[in-house]
Amino acid sequence: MMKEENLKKSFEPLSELFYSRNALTLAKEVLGKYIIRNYNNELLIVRIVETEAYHEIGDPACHAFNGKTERNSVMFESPGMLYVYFTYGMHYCMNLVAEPAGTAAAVLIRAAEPVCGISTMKKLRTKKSKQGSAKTLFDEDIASGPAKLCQGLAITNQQNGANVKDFSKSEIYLAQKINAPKILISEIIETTRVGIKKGTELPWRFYLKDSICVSRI
DNA sequence: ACTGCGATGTCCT
DNA sequence: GGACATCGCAGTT
Repeated sequence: MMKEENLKKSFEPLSELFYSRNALTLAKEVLGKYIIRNYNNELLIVRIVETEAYHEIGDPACHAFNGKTERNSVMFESPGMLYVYFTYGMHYCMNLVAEPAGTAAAVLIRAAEPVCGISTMKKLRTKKSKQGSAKTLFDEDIASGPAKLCQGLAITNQQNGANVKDFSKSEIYLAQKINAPKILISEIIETTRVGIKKGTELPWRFYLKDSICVSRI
């Protein structure tokens, strides 16, 4: 397991300016960045490989398309906050709030590649219902979808409104690896969003071309 | 490989 | 009361 000391040498936080850009830019820039989750004093780390942008303007699939409600209010707050919502009666999905406060825009994290804490993430993903069915969960399927990602990182509505810019105190934050090679435009696939019924024509989904951890829908 | 569907709670009309 | 930014299982080709 990675020590906190070493972690701080290899990762660095991202500024408010990083998050305050428009959702489409943020959705691309966030590819290759890391989610670091402090879960019961263990660090769970994943590398983001797939995202989607949502915006209150011109996007009927956005939760804030019809204005502010109790559920979506975090989307209107400061960039770099976490918007977590509950859906289909059993799943959570997490978004990074983009753009300046007052504008509702967010980036859904759809898939990520496990980096650290793999056995714990697998337990979080499988400790459900039936024992006995010992179907093997492959590493690439730990977080190959937005609800899988939240389940693997133990993210629920308790993390709604968390500040992912807080590198030291928050139990979840985003970071970039120091000296990591920059993601090239040629490595990013831009395409239409999935799992929605409205706004399906907008090419607001992005993923890393060579990743085996993207959602397969 | 693909297709259909059940689970299940909260939001919003 | 319907919709829902999903997933995993069961059944079929």
